[in-house]
Amino acid sequence: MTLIKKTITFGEHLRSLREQSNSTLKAVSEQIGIDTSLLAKIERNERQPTKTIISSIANYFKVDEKDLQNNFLSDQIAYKIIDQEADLSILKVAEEKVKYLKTIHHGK
Amino acid sequence: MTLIKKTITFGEHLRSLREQSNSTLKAVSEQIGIDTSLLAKIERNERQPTKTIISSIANYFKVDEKDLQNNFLSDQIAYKIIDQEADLSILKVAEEKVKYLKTIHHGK
DNA sequence: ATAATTTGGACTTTTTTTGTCCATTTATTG
DNA sequence: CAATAAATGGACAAAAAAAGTCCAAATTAT
Repeated sequence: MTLIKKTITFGEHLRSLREQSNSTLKAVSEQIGIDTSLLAKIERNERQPTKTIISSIANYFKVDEKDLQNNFLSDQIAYKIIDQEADLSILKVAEEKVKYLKTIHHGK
Repeated sequence: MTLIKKTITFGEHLRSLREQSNSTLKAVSEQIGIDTSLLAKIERNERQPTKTIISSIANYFKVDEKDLQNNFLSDQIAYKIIDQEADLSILKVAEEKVKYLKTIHHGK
């Protein structure tokens, strides 16, 4: 039985991946081609990774890229709700809008 | 029985408010203190209103400000999901994250 | 047909965010 | 413990993104 650490935010997840692979920030950031400090900040959710950074990370750790992109996206949504102090019910509304926009989508 | 127009996106809602009040873009934008063209773009969802613009709008049309802010927020979320081509299931994930972040929230 | 209203695009300005550098702190290990 | 490695944090510069303006063209209403 392996020890599974609960990793909720994108940064936490990323750090967990790195720790599981026993790599240092320096090692990973060099491979990925970004500054060590930047990677550290991403792990602490102080900077948002670009799409290409997420892609490189997925590559490096051999995890599914789309999953990682989605993980990050849900982070962004969560943070937005929190700092707007909005009710969770707006997620339902957002869902309706997505459906609506997907059907209409073209002109009025 | 009053005619209710379905107004899904923030811009559509805004336009509907304005039409119901029989005001022109010029009239409203002047009151609110922004360029006519900018207001037009906001109604067409080509520009994102700032918090203060939303506030002014709510004021002008005498609608609940928080509601309007939330309406806009759900728009943003919807658009994000659409352009990332993400599955709606990530909304559930986002919800979990909000809950998680709200409980933890302070340090590790 | 004229006037009023709205749209659209090109452009500038402002704001936001990323990313870097480097000094300090914290953890590791020989 | 001392020395080395790793991680953090802040200040700043660079880049990217978004807002907002101006004005001409198109559309709609009178």
